[in-house]
Parts: sequence; structure tokens; C-alpha cells
Amino acid sequence: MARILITSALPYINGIKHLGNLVGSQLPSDTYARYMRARGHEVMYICATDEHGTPAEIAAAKAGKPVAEYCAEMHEVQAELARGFRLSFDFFGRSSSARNRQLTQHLAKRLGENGLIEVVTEKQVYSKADGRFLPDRYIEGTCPNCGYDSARGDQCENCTKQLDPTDLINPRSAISGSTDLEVRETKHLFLRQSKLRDRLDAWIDSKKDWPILTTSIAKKWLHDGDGLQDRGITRDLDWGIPVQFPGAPWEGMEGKVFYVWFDAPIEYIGATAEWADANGLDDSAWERWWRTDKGADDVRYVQFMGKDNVPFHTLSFPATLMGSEEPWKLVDYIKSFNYLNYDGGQFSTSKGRGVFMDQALEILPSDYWRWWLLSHVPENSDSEFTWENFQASINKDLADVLGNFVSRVTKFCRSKFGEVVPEGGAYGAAEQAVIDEISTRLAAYQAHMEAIEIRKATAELRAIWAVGNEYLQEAAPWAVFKTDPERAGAIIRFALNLIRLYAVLSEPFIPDASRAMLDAMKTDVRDWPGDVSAALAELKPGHPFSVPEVLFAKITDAAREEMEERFKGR
RNA sequence: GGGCCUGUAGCUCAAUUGGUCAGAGCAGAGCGCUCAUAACGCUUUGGUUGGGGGUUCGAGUCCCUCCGGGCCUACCA
Repeated sequence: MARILITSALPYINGIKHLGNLVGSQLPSDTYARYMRARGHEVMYICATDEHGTPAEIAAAKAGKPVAEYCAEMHEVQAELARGFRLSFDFFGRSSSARNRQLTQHLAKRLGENGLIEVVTEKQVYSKADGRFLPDRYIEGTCPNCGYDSARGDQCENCTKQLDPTDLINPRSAISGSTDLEVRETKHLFLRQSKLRDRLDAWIDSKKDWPILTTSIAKKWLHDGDGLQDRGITRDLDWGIPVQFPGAPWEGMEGKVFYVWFDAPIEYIGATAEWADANGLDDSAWERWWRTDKGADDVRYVQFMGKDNVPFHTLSFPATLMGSEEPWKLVDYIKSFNYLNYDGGQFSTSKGRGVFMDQALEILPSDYWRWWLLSHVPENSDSEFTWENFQASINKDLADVLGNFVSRVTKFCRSKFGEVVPEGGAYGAAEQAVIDEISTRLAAYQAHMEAIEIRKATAELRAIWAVGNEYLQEAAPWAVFKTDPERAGAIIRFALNLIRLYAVLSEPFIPDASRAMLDAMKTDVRDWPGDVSAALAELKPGHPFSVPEVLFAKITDAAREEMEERFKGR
């Protein structure tokens, strides 16, 4: 038994996430966590809301609420959606927690003591009307290069030219539209990542098995131009983790907070500590996952994230932990994902384009979404959601191949033998062939899950389901029953056992349907099959079962067209 | 501008890292079955692997070039 620490990238607090966000980290990490638990490993699966930063303050202001209250509410909303999608976090924390504040301040202090923090005076644009410093992106104006009138302070979206906020003609606040802006001096802490470059470089080099998407981004940042740049880790905001605290080694940091990207990954640790608190456990309970001097040296730590998160997880966060010179557990494997597009374009919150998590659950049960998203997860390149593809996958894979198999077996048995596993007859060559094929495919399925090749795993799982239909066609119990009812009974006994096995193997992907299948088989035996032959003898003759409701209803053309229309955006 | 990824049957994807006639699923066609959600099974039609050039005994895979798609580029998170 291994110990596996799994973290999903933290969803940002300012609103409900769309399916692209879901598939980029939370969903695949959940499947991986469920699989590893099913295999008997000890798993700690952590996620949290990322609550600090300018967008949170703006969203709260827009909602007319204090930011703390807004975040508390949105955290609950996101937690509820996570439950709706059956995300099996051991803990869903908050980056604004006391634990994270403590840890973030502690790590910053350590970095300071180790000479890795520098105070830098910068000039930044301040908006009097908004009463805040504006990040470059929050300043808009006319592009000096192409004349586009909504260029952002960091880059013009129209001509793609890199800009400095002071380059803009007629600059204005993107928040209020105010033109009452001025450049002010402000002091910030910088993390001297450049001093850690060689250590980070060697560390990345040692990760031979990481996806190219992960390492190439890290390498680019390490070696591009002058190499890894120092990075500001504080901001002039109200909402966040205070930089000035008892024992802080810096003066003049009153009213400043740590940059959201500094404290967000630390919340992986913070949330594990929150988990311990919530369960009445002491510090050793979470430290054995995170401190290599306190038991974490045998932990395998796997992170899941979208590609936009890679630099922070390959460089900034490791720099924070390494620079502390304390024995923190570093990530062992980073699984990064590309983006999911929506029907020929991007998901867009502002344009109401695409399906968001709350809407998805209103329309269809979570298993439908889980199955489609996981079987199309953008592992190798960006992938695309289309309603036609979604409808075809659900109807064929879930309704026809799996759902209908359960239906035909249970209904046939009920009509010929009643709602109990039939007695009599014996297994023969046909059953052995099925055992052999499933054993082979199971080994492939497991190998794909170990390698976190989610798409390949779904293809193999589907093939395992299809074996059931092939077997039934070949064995033809409806014909055999007329001449040899005992043999027909054996066939159905075997098929009912297949249903139970499918429930066990499918659980990481479609947990609700898995539960429904186990309930129908009136069993709670869901041990991972070490031996397929034994697993298919679990339900004994005379064991009762029930015919379940339709496991997966088909999506009609009319329903598909309606949804297509509803989510196409403005 | 720079960097990275990507282009394989109508669609969604594979191809043991340079090695048999490039494979699956869906869609299409034909046959079979009738237990089942008009479901299932079997057979089958589709590809000069974006174009061109090169290296090699051998290229989807490596190199060059052109064309198309995408991402990142450090103050959004």
C-alpha cells in the first residue's frame, strides 16, 4: 500500500466555473483519487477555493458585499457544486483560512531569513476613484501602436503588442472607467527566485517522466532571456494575507498583502491542516503528508492543473518550499492539461457562452458529464465540446453499451428465473474466454490509470463493458433456455456477476451509476478484483437482486437542439 | 517579435518513441439476433498521415521549408 497525496489546482473564487475549468484539474484528479483508493492505497485528496486578489475584491464590490462575506458565500456555492459532481476531496479548504495565513507568513519569514526576499520600490498606477493600485491589466486605453481603443496596460489585444501602462493614450481604470490616475511609488517584497535557478533547474531535469507540456514551460521560464526572474510576492490590496505580522522582518509593509499566487499553492498544505483541524486531529496528522522529517518521505505527491498554472507549480511554489530550507514535500508528478473549447470557440463567462457547472447539473446527472469530459479530457492538445459529440457518446457508451447491458440481463432473469441469481448449470469455455479477455483488458486499464492516461483508461473501460454484450450474443441464454434452462441460468448468473464487476471498475468515472448497479445487485462488495475469475463468482446462486431504473436515459435530438440554442451565447 | 504544442479515415482519437498491409470508437453499408433503453453481435466501405523537399535499408515518427489551429510570454488568476 502506498501513500498518495493528490492536489487539484484551486478554482478561483469569483464565480461559477465552466466545464473547461472542471475538466482541467478537479475531475481528472478525482478519478485518479477514487481509483487509488479503490486499489487500497492511502489517499489524501486536497482542493480549496483560491480567494485572494483583485478579481475577488471587484466581484465582491459588484455584488455589493464585503469581500469576506462574498468569499464565504462563493466558497459554499463551489463546495456544493463539487459535491454535485461527486468530487471526493478529503478536504475542500479556503486559501483565506487561518492555517494558510499562518503557513504563508511562516514561509515568507523563512525566505527572508535565508536572504531570498528583497524589498523593491516600484512605480505603479494608482486610481484615486477606485482607491487602489491597478494591475496593468486593469488599465485600458488607446494603443499607441494600432489605435485600438480598448488596449490593456500589459498588451494590446488587437495588435498583440506588449505594452507598459504608461504607453497607453488616454488611460482609464478598467474597473470604474475613471481617468483620474497617477503613478505612485510603492514598496514590494520580491522573491529572489533567480538565486534558486540552478537548484530548480536540476530538480526539473531530474523529472524525466513528466509530460512535455509541463517541463517545456518550466524550461522556458528558467532559460529564456536572462533566466528566471525575481518575482513580486506582495500587492497593495486590502483582502489577503497581511505582510506585516508579529515577527515579520520587514518594515513599511503595513496595509499590504501577499500576492495571491504566493499564498494559493501554500493552501495545498493549509487545506491539509484544515482537514486535520476539522477532524479533531493534531498537527502530526497533516505533517505526515507534507514534512519529509515527519513521515512524508514515502508519500507520492501528484498535482493536477491546467497548462496556465504550470509556471507557478514548477517554479514559484517549489522555490518557496526549497528556499525555506525546511523539509517540505515537493511534488513528484505534475499532470497538466490543455484547454477544452466550446463548439468552435472558447468558453466565455462574459458572453454566457458554454456550459457552467451549475447549469450542467440542472440539465443532466453528473455521471453524464463526468463520462464525456473524462473520455475527452484534453491531455495531448486542446479538445472541443460539441453537443452532437456529447449526445453520441452518452447514448452509445452509457445508454447502449453499459446501461442496456444491465437492463437486458436483469429483465431477462426476472422473467425466467425471478429476482434471484439463478442456480444450477456450470461455467464453461465461453465464460473462461470472457475471464481471459477481461483480465487482459483490466491489466491495460490499470496501467493507464497508473500512468494517468485518462482517455486511454476510458476506452479500455468501455471495451470491458462491450465484452458483456459480445458474450450474451454468443451465449444466447434466450435460445438456450428453451432446451437447457440450467445452462441458461449459469449464463445469467455469470452476466449478473459481470454487472457487479462493472460497478466496481467504473466507480472512478461514474460513481453514481456504480452505486446504482451495486444497489441493484444488492451487494456492497466492491473490492478491486485481484482475480477476475473469483470476482465473477461473488454473487452466489439464490442471491437476490432487483431490476434497476434505466441507468442512463438517452439524449433526444430535440433536447440536444434545445441545449445547443440555450448555451450558444450572445 | 520570441518560445512551445499541434495538424492522422466524414467526426473523436491511437500507433510499443525509426521497423509487418497506419489502428479503434462513432457515423455510413450489408447480414444476423430478438433477452434488452429500435438496444446487441458479426462483416464491411473510408487515409499519398496538411503541402513540398531532405536524411535513412526503412519516416505518421527525425531535419528543412511553406500553410492551417492553439497556448504561453512573468502585474488576471
